[in-house]
Amino acid sequence: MSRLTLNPLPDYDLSRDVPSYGYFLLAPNRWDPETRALIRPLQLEGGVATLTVAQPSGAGTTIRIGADRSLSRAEINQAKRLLSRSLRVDEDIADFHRVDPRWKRSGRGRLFRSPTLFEDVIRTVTNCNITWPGTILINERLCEVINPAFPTPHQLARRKPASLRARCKVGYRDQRIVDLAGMFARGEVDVDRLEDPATPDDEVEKTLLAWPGIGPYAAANIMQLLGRYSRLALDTESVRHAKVVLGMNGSSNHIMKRLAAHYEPFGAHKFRSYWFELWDFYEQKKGPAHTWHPRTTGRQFTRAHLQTA
DNA sequence: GGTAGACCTGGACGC
DNA sequence: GCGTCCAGGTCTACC
Repeated sequence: MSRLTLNPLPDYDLSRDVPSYGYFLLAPNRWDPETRALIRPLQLEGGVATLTVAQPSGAGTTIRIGADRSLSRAEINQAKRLLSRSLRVDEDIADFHRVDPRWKRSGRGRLFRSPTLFEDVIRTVTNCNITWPGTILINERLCEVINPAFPTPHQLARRKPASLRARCKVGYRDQRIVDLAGMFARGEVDVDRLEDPATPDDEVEKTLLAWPGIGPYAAANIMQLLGRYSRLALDTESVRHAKVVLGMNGSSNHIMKRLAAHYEPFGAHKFRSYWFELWDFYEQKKGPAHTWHPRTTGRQFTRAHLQTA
């Protein structure tokens, strides 16, 4: 058993900043509403280790992490690096609150993501043209069948598409997932360039749109996961939000254009302004996100549930 | 440049 | 319990 710590920015609140984006409900992440801890298996140099991440003394205090086995010094550093990315413990959100002060009081501004860009990309593909329970199932199967800590690029690149489809229920996304994994495994993706804030958003977007299975929605979503909030990841859920919360009407295409105009004033932060409106609606319907159980509330984000809740 | 249809699966619904 | 329909984003072919 190893223990490690992370020292986040003073306004960091694990109970608020982890349950902030749907991926916290996807395997192999497991959020425990009772203890308000994130349980997460990680692929480290020496193998898989399951880490329990909590902030026992409350917001702004040290994040304490327990591992289910002894970790080497190198593995401790690796785990800290991966978890820091996932939790966004170093992300300063003051500029977002200046642009959109509505979220200053709650402190919302950070969006939970994955330990690696690769995991975020594959998750995004499993979130396209599918209902939320389907996304949950695919991610569960990927972890059950291939790697309990989420498949690595090499592991997915080696899979036969038909096997991936049959065993992990990915459907027609099989070839796209294998192709994307191959790009990462062969080192064809310049992750540092994509994550470098100096790289222009237009350049990143152009790169992502050239990848298999990545269209406008997926590219915008991957961009927000990269910390680039200048694009809106608009889908059918956005149209529902526009109608129910913003009172817009008309065809989907018309509403999409109106949404783009509506969030334009938030500029480089527009995705967060949109997303926290949406998240606020979910919390009004289902209670605070930190209370959501992965197997009950966490599965209820379907059109039918949101319309009747 | 815009649009229609195929892709695959699980959930909802009707019987 | 079974069959049918629908939701969901990307890609390709076609106009």
